[in-house]
Amino acid sequence: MRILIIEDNRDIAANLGDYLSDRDHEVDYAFDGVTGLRLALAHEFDAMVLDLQLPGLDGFEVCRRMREEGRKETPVLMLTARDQLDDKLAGFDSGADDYLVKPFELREVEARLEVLARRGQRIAPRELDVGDLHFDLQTLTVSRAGKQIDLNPIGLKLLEKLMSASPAVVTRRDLEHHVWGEELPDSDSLRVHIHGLRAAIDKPFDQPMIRTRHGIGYSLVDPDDLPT
Amino acid sequence: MRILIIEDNRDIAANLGDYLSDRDHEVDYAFDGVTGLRLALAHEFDAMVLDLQLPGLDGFEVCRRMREEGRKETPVLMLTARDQLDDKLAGFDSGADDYLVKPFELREVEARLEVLARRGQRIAPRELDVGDLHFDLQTLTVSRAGKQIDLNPIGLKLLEKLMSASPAVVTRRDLEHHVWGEELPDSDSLRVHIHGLRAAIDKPFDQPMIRTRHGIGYSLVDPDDLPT
DNA sequence: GCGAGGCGTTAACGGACGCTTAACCGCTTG
DNA sequence: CAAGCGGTTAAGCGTCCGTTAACGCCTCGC
Repeated sequence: MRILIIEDNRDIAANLGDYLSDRDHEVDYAFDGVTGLRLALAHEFDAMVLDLQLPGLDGFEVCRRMREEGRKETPVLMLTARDQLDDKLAGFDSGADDYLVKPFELREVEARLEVLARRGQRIAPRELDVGDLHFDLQTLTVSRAGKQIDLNPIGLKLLEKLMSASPAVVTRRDLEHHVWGEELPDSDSLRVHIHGLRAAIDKPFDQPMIRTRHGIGYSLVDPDDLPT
Repeated sequence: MRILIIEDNRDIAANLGDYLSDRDHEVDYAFDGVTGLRLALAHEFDAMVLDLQLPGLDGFEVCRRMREEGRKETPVLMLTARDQLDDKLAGFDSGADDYLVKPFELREVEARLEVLARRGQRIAPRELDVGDLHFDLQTLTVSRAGKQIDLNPIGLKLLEKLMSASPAVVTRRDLEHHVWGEELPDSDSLRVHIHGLRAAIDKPFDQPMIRTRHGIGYSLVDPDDLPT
């Protein structure tokens, strides 16, 4: 599942986010209301966790405006220390789908998120496109110029990161973290996997898309941009 | 809204029911699990309130059987004195949509029921089709290219998950969770059952539909798509 | 009650695949 | 030009997967 956490307390956000990441969910963060609202509107999530006490824009407002702006499907789980009935009613009134009082159990949060997402029925086919390169995240299928490409799990993860960041540069550390998490391999495997990725994506075609930024990392660019 | 209350404590049932009636909802009652299950299957409700401690059939069982019998869209709010995490997880696992611990506030129950009913519009498909493969969820009948296929209970569950997700990839964990719930078997039975499923669905035919994604999971695809 | 058969689980094994590591060489950079 | 960085390749290893078979449980009919 793809989950957005809007929570200004970074410890709580990290704690919850780490747990959900371990459980194979994809987690995005926002630490204030304005950023959270922007992310919620810009992307499709399977579910959101929303704190009430936020700097700038409080949780009620974030939820209400999000619904007003048309994002009516994404399930919202409000997670807050405020346990008064009026707060709960206000939460549901602003468009929340569930309301959980801190302190909370990580497993309960996950269970509720899964139930919400189950109802959410988001079929939005998530896919990434850069130039003639196409990545379907549902079927984990990659193709370039209509030609199908087979990739390993690690190749898929690398490509996902590079494409979603494109055309920005991604540091080696970010790439490694996205693939292996906290526990990196002893030796520098990344080079080998980038090589494999290039062999699949660039070698069979005329123009390479993966560029090396010496001493920094890699970037994936559409060769038709920046014709220079 | 039309609401079913399954609760053996008549005081609580009456209290909650009266409140909801005053708020212009139509309320039906059951005071034991068997009656509750029968009512839930016989009629369409906008939402249900379900106690866990019931004579005859407990709340988990009522919910689980109701889902098994095809009533997958009616939202269920579990309302119980049991506040342990394991009870909550068991509740969600049996198919509940919300879980509230007694003592409860009447207004919160109503708010949650309204939210659930708002989301309740999910269309539960009565049959699944992928390519020439057909799965009738009512009769639990499977056929491919008009030819009938016999499957075990586990085979049916695997196929249901794969077909409803098709053409997306389903991770091993999701498949296992869909078949066995929280308590997975000690050893990796999934491989054996996938093998059995292939023997029934793929082997007698020309084109295989079940694909292995090494290190990830499985996917079921229509071979006539992506002819590549 | 008893046996037969269907079903699910577990174990074992061979094979395929993917990941890591090391070594070597070319290239960029200061 | 030297040092570090990155590209390339191949070998070794572990893990994942497919397949088969044996075992125990449960149900059902006799």
